[in-house]
Amino acid sequence: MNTLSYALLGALASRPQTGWEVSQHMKAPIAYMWAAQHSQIYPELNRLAEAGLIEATVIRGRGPRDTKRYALTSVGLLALSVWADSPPAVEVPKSEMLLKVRSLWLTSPERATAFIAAQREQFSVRLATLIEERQQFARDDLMSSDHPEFFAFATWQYGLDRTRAAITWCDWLLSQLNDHQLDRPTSITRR
Amino acid sequence: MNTLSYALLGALASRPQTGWEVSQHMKAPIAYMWAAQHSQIYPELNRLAEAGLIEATVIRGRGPRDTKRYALTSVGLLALSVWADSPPAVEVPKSEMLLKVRSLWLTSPERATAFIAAQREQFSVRLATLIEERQQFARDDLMSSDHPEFFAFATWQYGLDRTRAAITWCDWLLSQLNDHQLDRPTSITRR
DNA sequence: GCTTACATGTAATTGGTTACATGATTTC
DNA sequence: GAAATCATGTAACCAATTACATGTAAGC
Repeated sequence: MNTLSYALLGALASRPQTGWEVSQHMKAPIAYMWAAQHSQIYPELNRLAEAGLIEATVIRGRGPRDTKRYALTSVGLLALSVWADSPPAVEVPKSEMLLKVRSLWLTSPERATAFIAAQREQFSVRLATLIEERQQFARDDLMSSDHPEFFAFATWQYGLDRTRAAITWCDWLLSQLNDHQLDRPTSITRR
Repeated sequence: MNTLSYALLGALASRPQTGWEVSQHMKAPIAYMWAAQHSQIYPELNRLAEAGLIEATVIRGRGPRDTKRYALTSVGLLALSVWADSPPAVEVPKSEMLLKVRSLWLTSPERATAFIAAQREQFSVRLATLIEERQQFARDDLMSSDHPEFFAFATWQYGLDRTRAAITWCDWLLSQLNDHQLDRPTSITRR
């Protein structure tokens, strides 16, 4: 059982879905927690079904093949809930952006500024999409901690917070770069 | 040329290092931008040396084998600077923690609270380590945007901001869970 | 004398991406 | 009639982790 397996179980726990539906969600860049391609998802779903954690009901699909709608079995639900509150492995972040930022001193201040400005733009587009997605969640007063929506909302909130923090960081860095470009030697502002 | 290659070039750009030194930094969980194991690093360094992007000077090491100290060549420096300010690929975040949070409704509110509290503790330990690392950077007034330290400091700041945002999120979620546990139905606080 | 740190490498396996393949139905 | 969407699958390749292997020097 790898992490992808649990990502799939977690997706099917909210409602039964076809492999196609799951793969559409998992390639979307927003509201993400885990990403995967369909070429990874379909074989994995077959393995989970073989292991008895999920069950497929074949429905007549619009595609060339029959469509399989998967649902969690009781075994799968148990496996998911046991996994869910065990402590997660320490995350090993890999950020190509930060890697590039570290080497930005090799280019001109103008190009560095353009780089960060472009990143800021990307983050703000994502912020807008996230704010739109807010409507997916039920009215506040209907949510409580034993409701699936509650924790889905919490993960959405996490994404929002991080995106806002990223934008603030971009603005800070842009102002620092601007100060230096103007040839006014100033000390770095602590926040 | 994969991303790891540029991570290695970026590390060697600040100062020449042995494979061992680079691998020590890249397995550390703090101040990270990219992580890798030594088993991935050593072969990659050999490939970069063969391609002429870095150069090794063999020094007598303390280990059973000779130690190789790698430094960027002018070709390697150019390759790094060209790569550095080209737009990075959109990040595909994978968070086992968020994946687990989404399925926390399957457990009791008490266990969910314990889970988040443990995460908060992890983040605050990381915050403490980050704050200690602040001293690695030169005095503020010595840094400007053409100095390697300046952008290294910026990546450190990014890590700090994200960690603080994570702690704030944990506190918010804990307070939400607490409200619901006390059986006082309240609406979710927007922030 | 035992453990830890230094120091580099290979092999086997798992995880993940990109490309190939197929074909019906719906929309323009 | 052309293009996009639905829908599932395999194959080849690249990236990353875990385990195997070796051996010296320093500190306890």
